Amino acid sequence: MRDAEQTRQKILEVSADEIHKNGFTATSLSCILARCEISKGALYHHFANKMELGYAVFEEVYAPAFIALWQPPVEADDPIEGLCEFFSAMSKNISCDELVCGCPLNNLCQEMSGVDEGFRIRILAMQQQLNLLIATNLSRVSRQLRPELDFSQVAYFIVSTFHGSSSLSKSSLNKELFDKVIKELCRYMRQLKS
Amino acid sequence: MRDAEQTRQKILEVSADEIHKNGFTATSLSCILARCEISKGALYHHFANKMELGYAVFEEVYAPAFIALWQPPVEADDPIEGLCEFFSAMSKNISCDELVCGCPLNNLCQEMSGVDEGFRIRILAMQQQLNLLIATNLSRVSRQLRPELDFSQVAYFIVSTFHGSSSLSKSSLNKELFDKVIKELCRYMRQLKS
DNA sequence: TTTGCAACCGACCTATCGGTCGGTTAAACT
DNA sequence: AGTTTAACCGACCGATAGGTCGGTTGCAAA
Repeated sequence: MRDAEQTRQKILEVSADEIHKNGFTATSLSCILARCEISKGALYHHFANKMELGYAVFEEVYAPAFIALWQPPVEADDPIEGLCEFFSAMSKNISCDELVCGCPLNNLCQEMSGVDEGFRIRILAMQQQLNLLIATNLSRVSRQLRPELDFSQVAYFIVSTFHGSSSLSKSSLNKELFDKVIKELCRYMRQLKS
Repeated sequence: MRDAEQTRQKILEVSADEIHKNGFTATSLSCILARCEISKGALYHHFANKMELGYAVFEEVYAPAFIALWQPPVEADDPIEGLCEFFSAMSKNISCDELVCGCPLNNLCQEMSGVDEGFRIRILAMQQQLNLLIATNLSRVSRQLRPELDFSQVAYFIVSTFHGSSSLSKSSLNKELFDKVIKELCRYMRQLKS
């Protein structure tokens, strides 16, 4: 019955969900404890404080999930089409409830970058890793693309637009505006081909 | 010495600044009171509660400033060039400290849309007003633009990208990534011309 | 069987939050 | 001058937050 690692994973999983829904600051430890059915002592046995719990959630839950999400479309034979299908599928399949929660990376970037240096550094590293992933795979098929393109610039642009559209959806409570931006994003990306 | 309207304006001004820097929830009334050099009684004489203060800040400070900021470039003879110059000037002139604070509208959208319906409605109305402003002025010069464009879609796309790049800057603490996205955004916008 | 320690418990602490309310002050009106 | 009331004061309140710590429990090694 007493499995330390299992307890730790449960805490991470529940915390990730709560932070995704409420943000880091608004997520209360007592709520996490209730959902995990553990005591405060158990949580503080595994994590030094709330901030360290947040870092662990970022590194062990959000970061791997984020890469696992973006890597397949970007590493497809045609990364442009891969991303278009990726975004379109998201727009089609995601529920409104999920959409309104936004992207965990973007949420934390907005909320925590200016407040805590530890979060800021981790978020920035993730942004750069994603940028490199996209830019590298664009340059892989550079023969098919317009000659004047700056791939890193294009990569940051794509991710910015996606995050901006996630943000936009939070106020509209429906997919309509998200769909519009995604459609235009796909049009933009296909135009990158000469 | 006793000027109710002046007190009210001072509260709004200081609150707008604090909310811009810290977000709505993280902004404490005691901090506002200290900066205004007033008592808690004074604040609650002018505003029913913190939420009503937030609404007033949005309606009386953020919304007018937002329109005053976007209207001139969009209503220029050439709205595409107007927006390009608008973004480029912002990228050139804004300080890192300001940049890191982000756009008040986008900040509140992220933080409050899912938490409070009153905020959500006001934010959505602002987004739609801005969208209409941009889309209308694009259609004004539609002769110069590609025929297949959906102006509302393009408008939401532009604003999403701008907000996404503001978010991105929060983690990088410098203008570099913001500059990159803005450059690509200008390239995109000029491509709207056939 | 005993011992040691990781794992876990939960009462308690301090700080801070938004909000209340009885009282005071200043200025305008009669 | 007296009265009324908007404007303002600040001590106080309950709720909740993150965090602490002495104690208990269960399992594994000696």
